Amino acid sequence: MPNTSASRLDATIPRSAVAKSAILRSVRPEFRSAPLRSADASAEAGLRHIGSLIARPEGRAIIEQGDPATYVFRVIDGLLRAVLLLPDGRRYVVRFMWPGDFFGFEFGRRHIHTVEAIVGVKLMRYERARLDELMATHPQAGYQLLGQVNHELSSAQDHLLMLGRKTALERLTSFLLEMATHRTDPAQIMGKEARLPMSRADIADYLGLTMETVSRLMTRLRRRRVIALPTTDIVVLLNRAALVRLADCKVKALRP
Amino acid sequence: MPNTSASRLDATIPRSAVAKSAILRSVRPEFRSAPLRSADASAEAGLRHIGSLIARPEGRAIIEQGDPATYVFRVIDGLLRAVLLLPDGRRYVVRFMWPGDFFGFEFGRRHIHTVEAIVGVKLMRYERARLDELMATHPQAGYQLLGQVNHELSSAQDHLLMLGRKTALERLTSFLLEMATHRTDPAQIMGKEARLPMSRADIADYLGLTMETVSRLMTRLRRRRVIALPTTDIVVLLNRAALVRLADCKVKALRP
DNA sequence: CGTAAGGTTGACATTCCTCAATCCAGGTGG
DNA sequence: CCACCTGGATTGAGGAATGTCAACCTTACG
Repeated sequence: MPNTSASRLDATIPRSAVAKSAILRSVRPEFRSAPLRSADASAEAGLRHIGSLIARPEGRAIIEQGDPATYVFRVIDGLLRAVLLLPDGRRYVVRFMWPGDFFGFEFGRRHIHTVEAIVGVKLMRYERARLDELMATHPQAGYQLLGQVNHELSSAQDHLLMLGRKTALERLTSFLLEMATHRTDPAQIMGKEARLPMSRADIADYLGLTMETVSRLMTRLRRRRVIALPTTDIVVLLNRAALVRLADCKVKALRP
Repeated sequence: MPNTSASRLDATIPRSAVAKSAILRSVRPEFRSAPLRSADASAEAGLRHIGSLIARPEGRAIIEQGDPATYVFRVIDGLLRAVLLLPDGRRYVVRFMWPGDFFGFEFGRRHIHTVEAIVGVKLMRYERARLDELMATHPQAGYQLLGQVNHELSSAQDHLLMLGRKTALERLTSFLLEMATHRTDPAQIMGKEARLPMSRADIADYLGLTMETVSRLMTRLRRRRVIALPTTDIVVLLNRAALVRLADCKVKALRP
């Protein structure tokens, strides 16, 4: 789903910093804000100086809820999840972080999510204090960040609509189409298949469903030849039109 | 819906620009970012010059989805809702805007929500272009705005957790406690009662429920003497402790 | 009074969740 | 190489929470 309006040069990291749901965009394409251009050259250079590259293995927590917000991170490689927990253990996955995404920027002094590596990751880590300095010296950088946060906000609001008003099937199909926008195998034509490196539980917690419901719906889609599942973590979109139709709110389709 | 109880506020806008849910805060109090200070004096003065005061009657749309994002607004008096619509008519209320709240700031060129006045409102309207100028000349202003947007983001993410993982009763009790943090009658001790100037349908669309469910739960809470409902739009919190307990995820309490 | 609009209540349907059994792929040790 | 184990994923049966549809009530207002 190419952003015709926005395929502007996106400097170092190929993936848009803020991954947008193709589906949510398709609901009202003309209303989406343009993806961020990366910060201007000098700010970008500045960033490079104040950051350091770190690697973390699968399963490791990068940030814990309540940690002092000392660092801001940018994903170079891998995949992470941001998690909120309720006292009784219910879990909600706020977002997944893909290469190019920033995370850990908190206006307050403490992190509000736990962030865990879903696979082994490489990250750039920036000191928050230095970032503030950078913003003071390069006002552009602050503006870029504002755009980033604003985009994340509208993304979260789309997700609110989804959780508040969409059925399980609509949520899952939206999710699959969103995942298909991420680069998978470079040899593959993007959008033809989706990689799901996260567990079914992660998907469920992201969509406000249970693992079992996700699993059942996957099976249903498979039986109807809308998708194929060569492995549990690869989804081939056999019938994209059907997926789009289902995601775009035709509620009653595709009965068991 | 009677306009009579609509908050009558003084010009200085005492309410925090970003109203936070007491409950959501109570889930993890130490993680919340501090409420925003209002912009520094010069930026504030700058704001005053580039804005104009407007009034709109109950029911009027201030912004329509897809409108060019020419203006940014700040609520002086009254109450509004930001709405997202699905093609088939399902509706979701993203947020309510109370006195002091900003809205309509879009990083993109078009508004992504429809915003409607729930009661008659007074607004300050700022030209987006002028606001950008202001941010250039007063970098502080940009920083303030960043904080504002960031706060809205974490608010939206809390709401995601709620829609994704909380029961209907938990959502409603959270909502009531949130509403009780808003100034109502100045003579009243704040927090003892909540005004609900919005309709049951608005509440339902905000909480991802149906009108009927909201209504039934209200009745249940009333029967259990947790709240009283002298009128449909005034909720007296008879037993705040119980409300907090219910909101904080004791799922099985208070059966019909 | 009478009407209209929002709110409440009830009966019933449906979706999704819960709990539990089973499957399957990948790793491990014999 | 194969049996075994393990953890995630799938499937099934049954139930609870919430939605749907429709009737009824309440209030505001002409």
